[in-house]
Amino acid sequence: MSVPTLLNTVRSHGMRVSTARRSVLEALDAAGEPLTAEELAGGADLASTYRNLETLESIGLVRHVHLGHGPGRYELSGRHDGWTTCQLCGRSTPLPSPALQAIRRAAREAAGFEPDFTHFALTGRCAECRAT
Amino acid sequence: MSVPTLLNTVRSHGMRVSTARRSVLEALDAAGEPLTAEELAGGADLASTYRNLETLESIGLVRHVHLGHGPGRYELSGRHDGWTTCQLCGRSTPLPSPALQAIRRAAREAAGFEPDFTHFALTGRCAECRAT
DNA sequence: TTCGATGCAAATAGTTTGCATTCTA
DNA sequence: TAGAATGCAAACTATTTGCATCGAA
Repeated sequence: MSVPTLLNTVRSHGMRVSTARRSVLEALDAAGEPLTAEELAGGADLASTYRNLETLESIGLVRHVHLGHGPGRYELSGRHDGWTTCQLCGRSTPLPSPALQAIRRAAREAAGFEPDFTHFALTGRCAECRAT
Repeated sequence: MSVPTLLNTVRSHGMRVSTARRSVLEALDAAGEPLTAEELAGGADLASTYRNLETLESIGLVRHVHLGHGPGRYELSGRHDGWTTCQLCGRSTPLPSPALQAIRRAAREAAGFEPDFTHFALTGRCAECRAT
């Protein structure tokens, strides 16, 4: 979803396109990873930024992720299917779709549980850290 | 591990068995689920309770879990192999060992990742909520 | 009687809320 | 120009830290 399209969605919900709102969406669009409210504020007031993120989340454009300890992070919805965070090296990486399917399937079949790694990351030890 | 054994471990690390310390361990021993620092304080000072939980964690007797949003929760180490939290009904339940093995295996084989659901719960939709 | 543990107060991080002012549509 | 969005200040939740006092060994 391009920024202009995102802005149209904002308008279609009766919300206004303010400078702060636009800049949050542009920053999220440009980012390759989820960013904190502070990183997204970019000069704007933090409280307003949180309010903007909340309303953008309420209309489904944005979602927040918890990658581990520390502040919540925000990304455009649909950008990623899930996240993993290594508790040894601290790195967070998107979960490749095939891996996600396999884990989902196992959780569904073994526990009747449908995992969602878009909101809380899958925590553990990554391949590199397991090897060393 | 019984409470007297836990207290011996405390002593063996050169730490003292204070009333507050004993009562935290007794509360954790009696609990069937992870409790918050506030719930564990039981009249004692919150700051001291956090300090106690931290030192008990540092000698491996206690661990803290994040089941979802909200305060961290504490339990005796080794009590559970992992947790799931349903984002619809909010309930948290221990992950049965066989299910854990299956999910672990899938994550290892599909992503080379070794999950740990003792620190951050596996989040998603539980069997009951998926059905309705 | 010593040094670890406690309580109290204050600081900190992350996030939310109230309210007067500003700006988009 | 109406009402949504903003900035600023203050409140709030979860947790940590400093320091004088207390208590377990």
